[in-house]
Amino acid sequence: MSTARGARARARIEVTAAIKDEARRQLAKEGAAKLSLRAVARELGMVSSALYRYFPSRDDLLTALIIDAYDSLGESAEAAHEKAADAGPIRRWATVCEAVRGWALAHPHEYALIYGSPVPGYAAPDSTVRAASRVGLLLIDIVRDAHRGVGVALPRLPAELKPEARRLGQDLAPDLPPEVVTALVAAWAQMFGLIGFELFGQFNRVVEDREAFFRHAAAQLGHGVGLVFPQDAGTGGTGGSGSRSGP
Amino acid sequence: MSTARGARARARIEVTAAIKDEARRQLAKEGAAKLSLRAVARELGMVSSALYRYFPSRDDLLTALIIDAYDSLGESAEAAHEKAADAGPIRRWATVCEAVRGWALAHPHEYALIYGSPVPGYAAPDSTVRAASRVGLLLIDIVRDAHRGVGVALPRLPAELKPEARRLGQDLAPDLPPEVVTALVAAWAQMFGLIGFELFGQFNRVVEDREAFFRHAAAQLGHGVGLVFPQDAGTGGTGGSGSRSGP
DNA sequence: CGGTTGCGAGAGCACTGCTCTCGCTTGAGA
DNA sequence: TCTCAAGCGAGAGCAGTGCTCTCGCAACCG
Repeated sequence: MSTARGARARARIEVTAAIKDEARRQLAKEGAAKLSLRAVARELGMVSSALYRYFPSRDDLLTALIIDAYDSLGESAEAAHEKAADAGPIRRWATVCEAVRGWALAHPHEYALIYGSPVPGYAAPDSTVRAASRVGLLLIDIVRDAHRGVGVALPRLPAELKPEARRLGQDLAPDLPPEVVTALVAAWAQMFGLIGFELFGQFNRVVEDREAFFRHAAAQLGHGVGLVFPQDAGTGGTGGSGSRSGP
Repeated sequence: MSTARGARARARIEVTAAIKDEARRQLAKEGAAKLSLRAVARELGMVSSALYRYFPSRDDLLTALIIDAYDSLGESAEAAHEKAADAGPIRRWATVCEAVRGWALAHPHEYALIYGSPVPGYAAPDSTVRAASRVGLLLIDIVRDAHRGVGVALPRLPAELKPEARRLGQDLAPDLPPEVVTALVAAWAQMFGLIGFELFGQFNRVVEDREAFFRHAAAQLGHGVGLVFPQDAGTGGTGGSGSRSGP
């Protein structure tokens, strides 16, 4: 149980939290590579060996921070989504995307921890899987609602992808057509590509107005999963009404 | 000059290369975080302090590896592109995307070095900028050809993005319409999102047939920048001819 | 040929993750 | 209520790290 049965158990919870808090502070200040167990212990007024009573290794501390980061991100996204609960799918889609980006900009090192290159030879333990999927599940819900409502229109899948798409559909959203789920997974990964490029400096000297750029790109991603603007509802198009330039 | 004026200069070049080679080997085996100057020196039969004659710090060694990695990736992409030089834009687009993915899978730690989270508080020096842009320039060329040939069709830009799109266009490809350049930059980032998710384990237990999935997603990215399949040429659509599901 | 410069070796500093042992304190069972 | 195992913090210590400094030797330039 998580309710402390005694002062000792309560203290353990508090110290564990204090360690994670201090670690998070150092993470935010210097990044994961410079996170030092000894420095955390020092700051907390304990000796480094005592810290090993709470986390068996540095990697375990990092794993705990990773799970917390996934949860924090998921909570941000869900909170933003709830605020826009009454809006249409496109608006909700954009809201969630922008919430994810906002969280990433506010917690760059934590974002790098979960969506950047994994630390040393780090293999995500199963315990992180559930926390990691919260944003994805949110996006699925939005698209599911759109599917139930105005409907979605997507290009046909190539034959070679059909088995995979069927499997994907069964695993993630059996009630959605395979091409929708496939497009959704792609859009999910692509959104983090946009955020990562912005956060990790790939957009330096390239994109200036990153907020506007992301808003537009996120909306396009929404189109890619079949979400349509209200005025487009029922036309079945995903675009193509814009400029057309010949040779 | 890069031509050695004496035995000393030649030796310096050779030792520098040997250090980078050994560092790359350790990078491939253990990842950037466990790359140790002392271990590199040990393996080369020198003492660690001698290594500082060639690289003033560990970060400088990493920077050299980063530049080399960008160059290696760019070369792979360009080589693949040349092999498909006679094909149409979509085929060439797909070829380049798959070459980038192939290089990433073959050199995961080097990929993580350049497109994963940047090391410590690492800020890419200007020297990396040129090497980093090779893949992007390749993609611009492909889209430029498509633009000169069969033409591209893209959705109109929202007003808020027009200044940024104009700026982007002037910087990257003044001969392309702003909406094309904007879509291209987005597709560029999104492609690396797909690759990163596959490489860093985000697709574990989600996507099984990653090759087919990536092929499809990359083709969709091509559509997103206005590339059309031969049979679609001239119709002006970017999709939307597939399934349509109502409530 | 002499002096400057580049280079390798070694010692050393401050730091890291981690282990082990030693006592003190706590809390649960007899 | 008393006892004794378990939990915990402190300290020392090990192997390893990035990096600095000094010292000689060798190579190169004028």
